[in-house]
Amino acid sequence: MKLTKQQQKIMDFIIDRQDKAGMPPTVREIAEHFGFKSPNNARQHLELIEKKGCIKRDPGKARGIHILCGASSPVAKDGRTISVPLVGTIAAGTPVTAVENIEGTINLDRDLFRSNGLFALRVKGDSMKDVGIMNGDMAVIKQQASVDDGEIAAVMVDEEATLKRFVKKQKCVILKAENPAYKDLMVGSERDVSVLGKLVGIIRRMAI
Amino acid sequence: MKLTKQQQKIMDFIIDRQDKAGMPPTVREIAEHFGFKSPNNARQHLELIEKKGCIKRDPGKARGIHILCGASSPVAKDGRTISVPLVGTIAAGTPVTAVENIEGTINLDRDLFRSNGLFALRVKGDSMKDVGIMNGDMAVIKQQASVDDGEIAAVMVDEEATLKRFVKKQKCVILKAENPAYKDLMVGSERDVSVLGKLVGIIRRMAI
DNA sequence: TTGCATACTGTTCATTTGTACAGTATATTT
DNA sequence: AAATATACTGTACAAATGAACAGTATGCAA
Repeated sequence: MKLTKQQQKIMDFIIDRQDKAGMPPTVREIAEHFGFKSPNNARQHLELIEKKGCIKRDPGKARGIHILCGASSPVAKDGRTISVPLVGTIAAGTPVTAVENIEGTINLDRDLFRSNGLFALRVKGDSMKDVGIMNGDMAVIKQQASVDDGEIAAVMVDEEATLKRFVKKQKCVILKAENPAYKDLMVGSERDVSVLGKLVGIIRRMAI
Repeated sequence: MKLTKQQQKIMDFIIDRQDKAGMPPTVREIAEHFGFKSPNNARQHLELIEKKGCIKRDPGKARGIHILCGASSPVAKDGRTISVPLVGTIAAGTPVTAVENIEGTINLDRDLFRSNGLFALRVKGDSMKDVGIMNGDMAVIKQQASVDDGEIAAVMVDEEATLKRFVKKQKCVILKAENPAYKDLMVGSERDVSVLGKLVGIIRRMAI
């Protein structure tokens, strides 16, 4: 059964406290947070939430709340992370996330990267150096067919996927590198560019 | 100061319970687990462990134990990720991962970041711009008291945690910024620098 | 020896905390 | 209108819990 609005608020609070403080709140801490005059109110809510299967209470124990599911809060039901494919090079004429293109899988924090249709692209070269994107980085990309003016996009250029800033001019599109050593690329029309998606994040692991 | 054998056993138990039950044990639960006849024994151990900076107690509160260090990075239940604390600013005189410093928790891919004793530090300013570290990035740091020559370290400067390249000279240490707009910082001796750890990765989420 | 830190036992107390009992109010459903 | 679920207040109690005070014992360093 679905939680009521109030129950959901309380559930969110419990999850938040579990995440940030490392332990669930007490009945009275819940009551205090929501301004309840009686701890009993919070307790009864917990009873109902437990009946609906979202928590398990440990009778008599302090902070005896175990979170069973995250319901519709920012934390997803099936865990705290999402898996996205890591794409190395993209073979011509294949979909981005085609099996032959996938180098591996990486797990991302669900609170950080909430979108659907994400994938990671291994960055080659330093053409975007000035915006802090380095060779070897993993760029997190949200799949979409077009991007807005000024956004950084993953695009197919010369049968290879690269990151470029997407600048829309009156009659053409400029694929701008963020590094003075690289020339901008002029493209006739927006339709002539194969946009893979929009840059939403960067993951980098240093060589150790 | 290092923990004694018994203190380490108790510390391990606390970490284990935090991992498995999602909450720290009570004083009496510790005493029971180790067969102590008096809860006071466990309590005194906690006092000593706190003095050594490995936990922070919340006076008077049930299960008021916060794990600060010595913790193996908790592996999430799904086994694919590890949770590390995200530190914003570091209050003077407090351990890095003290409760009051923690801004939240982020989950990292375990295959990418395998180390123990990791934490994430919110980057302020663009002093490391030239190596692709931008304002607002989350720097993944491995806790260690010293770093090798040329490595990028998180160090305490002016009561604030910052990233700098650690260059060892014959008679001094240079904290080098990777941005021509910033001056290098000369420090008398290696012992005069408070090193928090070594940079092992960068996580960035774009503003959407 | 004399301290000192560690590692315990035993008892007691005040606070924290979960829980129970007794109500009120407001919707929604039957 | 009656029944039901939700959302609260108010009081009270017993168990859980952290903390204090008073001890004992052991190993180790000054």
